Amino acid sequence: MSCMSVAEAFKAKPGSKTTVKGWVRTRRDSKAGLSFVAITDGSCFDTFQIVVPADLANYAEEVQKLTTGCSIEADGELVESQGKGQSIEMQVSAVRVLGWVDDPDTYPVSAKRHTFEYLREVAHLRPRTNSFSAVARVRNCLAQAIHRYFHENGYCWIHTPIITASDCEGAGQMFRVSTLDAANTPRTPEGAVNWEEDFFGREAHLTVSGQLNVECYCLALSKVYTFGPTFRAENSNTSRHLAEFWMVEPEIAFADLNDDANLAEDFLKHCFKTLLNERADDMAFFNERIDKTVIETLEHMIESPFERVTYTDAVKILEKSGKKFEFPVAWGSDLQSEHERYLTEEVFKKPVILMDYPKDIKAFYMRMNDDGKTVAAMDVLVPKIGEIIGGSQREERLDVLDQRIDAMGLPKENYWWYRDLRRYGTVPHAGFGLGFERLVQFCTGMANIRDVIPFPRTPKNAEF
RNA sequence: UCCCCGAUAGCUCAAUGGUAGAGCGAGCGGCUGUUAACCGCUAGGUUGCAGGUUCGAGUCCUGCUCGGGGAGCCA
Repeated sequence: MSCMSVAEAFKAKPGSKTTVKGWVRTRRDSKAGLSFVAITDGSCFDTFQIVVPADLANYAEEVQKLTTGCSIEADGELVESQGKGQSIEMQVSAVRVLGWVDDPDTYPVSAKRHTFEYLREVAHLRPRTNSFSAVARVRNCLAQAIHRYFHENGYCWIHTPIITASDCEGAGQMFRVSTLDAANTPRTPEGAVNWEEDFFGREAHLTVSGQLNVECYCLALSKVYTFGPTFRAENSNTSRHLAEFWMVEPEIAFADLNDDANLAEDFLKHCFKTLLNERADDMAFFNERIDKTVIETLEHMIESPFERVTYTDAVKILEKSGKKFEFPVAWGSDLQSEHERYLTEEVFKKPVILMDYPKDIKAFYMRMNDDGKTVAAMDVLVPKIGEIIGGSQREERLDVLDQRIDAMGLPKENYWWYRDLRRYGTVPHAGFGLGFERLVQFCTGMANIRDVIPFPRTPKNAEF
């Protein structure tokens, strides 16, 4: 006998004989001589109703003892439903129980409402809930959409390293990678830890960005991107930060900041369109139960051109707004969350691309503008999340790059291979970084970033 | 890391310093082509951990752990 996923069964013709497999969500017995069992296998949002007749040999002993979470497989015929609530269901001829639930009273994800905070403590079982299976499918859909977008537009996916031997970007705290015995580290004559005896013969860390590496491939393959895990050891405790997260970083050669902004806008719109098109069931759930405006918001994003404003103009807008902010606005200091949200949520009511930031608040590799005061950086701001993308045109002129490295007191020798890119056939190029979880957050309306990644890594939490 | 809030039944929450309760979930029974079904009954607790104040602490105080909201940092 054939076998179907729940998603396939919903689309199949009545009369098909098949087998479905999944986990019990609910069971309702009827004295009419049957039980209704709703099962899910994660292939789509909806549960599938199977109708089990009481004359099955294992009805009293097994079927009537099924509780939420039990795994079963059922043979039968797909029929049009006699009840309301579903168009198709299965008339069952045999049920086999694959796995029981030890103690239904303490089953952690019983068929009732649970808080997200609680479900985080049972991260191994939360994918069995409506919300987390929906998040998993949306996350997958967006990841596939991202790869498809770049693939169809001629980009090459570059696998940049997870372990890096030098803190090239200087972006935040890094996790150390070491095989030394922590209780008995080798020492130099001066008493410092002797990293030369470590695995790589030098200090090594988990990557905070694949950007510098991907630039090497950009200046050979022209259109490239990375999409992989990234690590920050910052002690950040917010609903928008993870110690381990996934980042998308495209890099384009022969391109300036405007090309970069165009790419960011087109890319985001493609992701939103794909999601609404391919996961309508899950998005209907998020729109109904998590955030009543998500679908409307995404549709609005797809239709409207993103607003482009220079940092300098944004500061003027904020100063003239008359709005009282907790932190004052001043040219030269970075915009606060409240400023960014005011711009995107109240002034423009759509995504805003802020461009040309003061050089002193941005990284060394960002291209110096002709005014000598600003660099060709951009941030894409969206309502609720704030900054979802950060990018820049990279400094392709070696002399200017060296000046910036010196001015910021960075060790030039560490950047020897990065500087080589400017010595041998340099070209204007640009790129950006997108926090993948923030994209999932924005698209689902989920309030906490810990609920859009299967096993969140945050300070004091790596249980699963 | 800073500020604020919280931790009581499997889960969500009640309980003037004075015998710890409800809803949901679970078990049993009833009813029903049912839909987060419905109705009845039953079980379920060293009140996060360690101290302290008090005749008496879930409640007040101190420390710790963990969780939440906000901020910083950022993606």
